[in-house]
Amino acid sequence: MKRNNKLSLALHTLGHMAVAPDQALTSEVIAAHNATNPVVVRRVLGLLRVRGLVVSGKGHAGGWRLARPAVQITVADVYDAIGAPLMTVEPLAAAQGCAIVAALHATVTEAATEAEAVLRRHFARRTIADLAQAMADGARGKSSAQGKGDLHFPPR
Amino acid sequence: MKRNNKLSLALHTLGHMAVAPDQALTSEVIAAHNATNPVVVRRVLGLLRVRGLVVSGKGHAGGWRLARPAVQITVADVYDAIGAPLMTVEPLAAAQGCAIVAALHATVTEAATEAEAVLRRHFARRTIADLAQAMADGARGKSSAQGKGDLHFPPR
DNA sequence: TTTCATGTAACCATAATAGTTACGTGATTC
DNA sequence: GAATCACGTAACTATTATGGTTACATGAAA
Repeated sequence: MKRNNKLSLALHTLGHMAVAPDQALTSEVIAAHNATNPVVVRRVLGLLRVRGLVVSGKGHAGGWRLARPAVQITVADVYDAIGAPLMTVEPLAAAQGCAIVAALHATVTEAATEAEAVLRRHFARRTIADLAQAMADGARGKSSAQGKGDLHFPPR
Repeated sequence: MKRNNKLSLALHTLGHMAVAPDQALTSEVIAAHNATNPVVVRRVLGLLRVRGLVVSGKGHAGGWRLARPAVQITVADVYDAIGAPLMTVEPLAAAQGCAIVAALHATVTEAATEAEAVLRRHFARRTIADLAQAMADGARGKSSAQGKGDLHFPPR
């Protein structure tokens, strides 16, 4: 996972968990499936754990699994847990007293705020179960799965 | 300008140009006003020039100025010229044949596409003249300008 | 012809992100 | 209860995107 996103790793993994909710997945397996490192997986899933989306267990039957039914976990939940809003404008503190900068900031903030809202609204309507469903559908039909290992959000 | 955005530099500068359209601004002056380097200014404004938003001149009376009236330049024009869309999801090429990744990608792309559209719609409604107007307004009233030198879009 | 300002290439600095190594802790199995 | 397994976390390294800097060529005006 080079220059990619925690969000895609998280959603991808939760999607797989939803397919087989009873089976715990180890960081190592997940990492291999995502061409990344177990520690990175733990870091990302750790963010989901504190939000109560997944649970982890140590020892022999250890690993990660969903904390509740996939239907009850929305993409927005995951998005929020990751905590890396795609669309926020944070003004830096140091004032400069330039009215243009203020106007500029107002305009951009307003636009970004609404765009972010639209994004979250979409995400709130999708659950992890929907992703798993797509997997089932794909397995049946011709499977238009030409996806790749990661999604890529623009460099910030 | 550390860890900031070309967009804010561009909009800020065009805003000032709109206030005094007949006066050419040199890269050096602009850079000083933005706590950055003249070369950086040229790089950014160069993007606007190829889109016909500004013109530049060499020599003694040289510098940068708007290529057309500020009312005819929207924030969206600038946003497009900068070419760093805030909201795009580009799938990496390497397929992995995982249906979940495909579903994931579809969901995120759909959401991001609409959010981006909302963003551009906002930007298309604002012109550089509006920013300059804010400056005029600010000069009169108490000027709620507490802005700062730059805006900051999230790290990508 | 001198000076000023852009145009551009090339390189350096910084910071954000991911990848790695290492080791501690608790749970399970033998 | 000893061995093993898997997470939890700290600390460090690697990579990469972005800006900053230097240097110099080009062209326009005084």
